[in-house]
Amino acid sequence: MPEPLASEYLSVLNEQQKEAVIHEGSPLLILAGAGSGKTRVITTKIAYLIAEKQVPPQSILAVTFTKKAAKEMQERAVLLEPAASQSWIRTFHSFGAWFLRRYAEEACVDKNFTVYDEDDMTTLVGKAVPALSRQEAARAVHKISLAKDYCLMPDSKNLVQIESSPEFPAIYAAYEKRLRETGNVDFGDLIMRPVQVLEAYPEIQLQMQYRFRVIMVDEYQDSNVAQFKFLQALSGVQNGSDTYVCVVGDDDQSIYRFRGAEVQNILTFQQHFPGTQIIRLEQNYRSTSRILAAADSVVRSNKDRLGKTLRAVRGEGGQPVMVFLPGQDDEAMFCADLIMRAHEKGTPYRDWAVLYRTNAQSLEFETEFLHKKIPYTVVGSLKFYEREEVKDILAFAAFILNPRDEIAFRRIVNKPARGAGPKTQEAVIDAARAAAAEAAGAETGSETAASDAATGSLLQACRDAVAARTGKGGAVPKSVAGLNTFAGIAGELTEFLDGQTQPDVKLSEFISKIAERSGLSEYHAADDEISGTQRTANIQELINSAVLYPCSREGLIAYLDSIELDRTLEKPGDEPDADTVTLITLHNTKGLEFRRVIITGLEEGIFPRQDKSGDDLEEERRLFYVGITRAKDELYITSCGLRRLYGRTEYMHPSRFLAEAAGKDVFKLLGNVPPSFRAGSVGSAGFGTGGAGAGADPLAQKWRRGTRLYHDDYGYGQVMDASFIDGEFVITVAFESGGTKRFLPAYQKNHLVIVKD
DNA sequence: CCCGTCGTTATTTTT
DNA sequence: TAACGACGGG
Repeated sequence: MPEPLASEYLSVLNEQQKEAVIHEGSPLLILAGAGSGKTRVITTKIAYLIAEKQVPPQSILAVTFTKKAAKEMQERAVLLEPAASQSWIRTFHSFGAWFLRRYAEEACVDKNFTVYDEDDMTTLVGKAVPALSRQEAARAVHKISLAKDYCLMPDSKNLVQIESSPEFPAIYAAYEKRLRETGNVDFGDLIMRPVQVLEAYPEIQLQMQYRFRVIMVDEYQDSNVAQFKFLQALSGVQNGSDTYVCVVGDDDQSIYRFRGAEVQNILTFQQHFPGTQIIRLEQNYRSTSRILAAADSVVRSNKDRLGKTLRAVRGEGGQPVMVFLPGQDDEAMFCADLIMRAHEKGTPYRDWAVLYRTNAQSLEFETEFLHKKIPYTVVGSLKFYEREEVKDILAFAAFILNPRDEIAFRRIVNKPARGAGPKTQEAVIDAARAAAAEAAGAETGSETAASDAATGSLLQACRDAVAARTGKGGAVPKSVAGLNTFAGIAGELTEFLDGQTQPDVKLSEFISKIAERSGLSEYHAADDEISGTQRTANIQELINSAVLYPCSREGLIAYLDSIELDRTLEKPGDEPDADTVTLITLHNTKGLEFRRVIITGLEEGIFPRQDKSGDDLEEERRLFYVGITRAKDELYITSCGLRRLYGRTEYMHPSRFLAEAAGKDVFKLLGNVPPSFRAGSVGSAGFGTGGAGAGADPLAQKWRRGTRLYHDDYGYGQVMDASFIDGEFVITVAFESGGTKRFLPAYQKNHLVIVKD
C-alpha cells in the first residue's frame, strides 16, 4: 500500500489547523475552541511527523486525560498513518504507572504495585493514625490527594496552603510511611513520584529525553501542577533539550480546579516554555450558530479568560429552548416526551444526551425512562468496580501480585469468616512489618541492596504464625487454623498463576479460580439468596472481562491497571453501539458531542452549586459552557420550581446563568416562565432587581428587615434582608444557632412564624 | 460472630 | 430519602 501523501490529509484542514500541524522548531500552544477539530489536528500532526518528518513513531508521546480520549486518538492516528500504532498515546496516569514500574526501585515502590483508590486510602489513613474517625480520615485523604496534585510532600513548606491544621503534616507523613511499606501507590503518586524520580536522577531524565522526541498534551487546561512538572521534567526544557512540546487546550473549558487543575498552566505556558508560538483554532465545526451564540452569551460573563470567538461553519439551526417546569418529575417527563416524540419521527435514541450537575440527579431520569421504556445508558456513575463482591475478588488478585498489600489482606483474609478477626490481622501485619524492618536494618552495610521479595510479605507472616503455633501440642487456636487455610489458598493460587506456561490460557481462568477457591463466590451467592442481589452475576461479569488478558503476572498487572486507571470505564458487557439515550454528568461530557442535548437542573444551589462565588462560580459557568457546546443540532435547558432535596421538597430559583443568557434573546422560553424572564423585562433580567412595588406586596409588609421569627427546623432568628428576586419575595434570615438561610415566605407558611418580643 | 434496628447524616464534580 | 454506622441482642 502506498504511503498517503501529506497533501491528502492537509487539504481537509483550514489554515490555522494546517499551520498547527506543520509547525516546528519551538514549543507550541494550540488554543482550541470547542468543536474546532483539535483531535483531528493532533492526530494529523502525529501522522505528519511520522510520514513527512521521519520522526520514529515510538518516540512520539501523546498524553490525554481519559482512556477513551487516548483510544480514540490512537485509532484516528492509525487511520492516517498505520505506523502511529507504535506511538505512545496514553493517559497521564497510565504513563505514570508505566514509568513507576520501570523505575520501581528508584521510586521506592513494588514493581507489582496496584493503585489504591480513595476508599483504600481512607482505610490506610485510619490504620496509620488510629485516633482519626473514618470521617476525619476521609477528609485527610482528600487533602493528601490535593497535596500530591501540587507535588507537595509532608515536609513541604507550602503544605499549609492545602490544609492549615497543625496535625495534618504528621497524618500525611504517617500515611505515606505506611503506604511505602505496602509497596503500593495512590492516584497522586502516579504523577508525583515520577516527577521526584526525574528530578533526583538526571540520567533517567536524559533517558526520557532521548526516548521521547515529541510530547503532546491534550486538554491542557485541566492539567495540575504535578502534571505540569512532569511535562517539564520529561521534556527537559530547562536543560536546553530540543524535545518538541505541543499542548492543546481551551481556558474556557477548564473544569477541574477542585482537583488541582491550574488554569495558570495554560495562561503562563509561554513563560515556562520560552519561544512558544500560539495558534488559535476558532472555527467551530460541531454546532449550529444559535447554539454557539447561546454558549457565548454564557461564558462572556467570565472575567478571567484569554478570550476567543467561535465562528460557526454550519448553518444557523434551530433556536435553543429554555423550559421552566414545576418540579423534577415534570422535568423527567418533559425529557422523556421530547425523546419519545422525536423517536416516533425517526430520531434514534443515541442522538440524545441528558446532562446534570451531580450523579444523584440521574435517578429521576432512570425511573422515568424505565417506566416509558426508553433505553438509556448511565455514564460514569456505574460503581461496578466499587461493589463489595467485585472489590473482594480484585483485592485477592492484588494480594497475590503484591503480598505486602495490607489493605487487600485485611479485606480478604477473613472473608468468608475463618476465625481470623481484626486482632489476628493486626498481629500478622505487625509481624510482617517487623520482619521488613529487620531485613532493612540488616541490609545496611551489606551489598545486597535488592530487597528480598518475601520481605514484609503478609503471606509469609501468615505461614510463620502458623508454624509458630503448630507442633507445640494442645489445641490449635481457631485464628491460626484460619490463617493456615487462607495461606493455603493464596499459595495455591500464586502457584497457579506462576505455573502457567501455555500462552493461550486466559486470565479469566485465574479470576474464576480466585472466586471459587477463596470461597468468595459461595459467600456472595448466599447473599443473593437472601436479599435478591446480583452479586453472582457481577462476579461472572468480572471474570468475563478478564478474557482479553493472558494468564500471567504481566497479564494480571495490565488487567488491574486497566480497571484502576480509568473509573469511567463502561461496565464490562455493555455494548458500546446500542441505541440508547446517554445520561451523564456535565463533567463527564468533556470531549464528547451529541446531536441533541438537554441540560437539566438549572437552579440556584444545584447549578451553580451553593456557596460558589468568585473563581469557583466562573468554573461553574465554564461547566455550563462545556455542556452547551456538546450540542450539534438542538439544545434544551430545563429549570424546576420544586426539587426534593435531602428528603424535603424545596422551592428553587432559576439559575443565575439563565438570566445572564436570556437577556441576549438567544433562547426560546417555554413553560412557567418567571416574570423577569418575559419579553419586555429582558433588560432587567437578573438578580437583585425588583424593589419597584415591593412596598405594596403583603408579604413584604409582613416580613420586614428586623422581624423576629421561628422556623421549625432552624429555630429562632431575625430577618436580615428582604427583597424581590426574579419576581419572588425572598428573605435572608440569621439564626441564633449561627447559620444564615434564605427563604421564600410565600411557600414557608407551615414552617415559619413571626414571634413577638 | 452475625444480624437487626434505630438514629443520624449526607450530596459535588473525577483521573 | 436512602444509605450507612453505631449499638445491642441472639
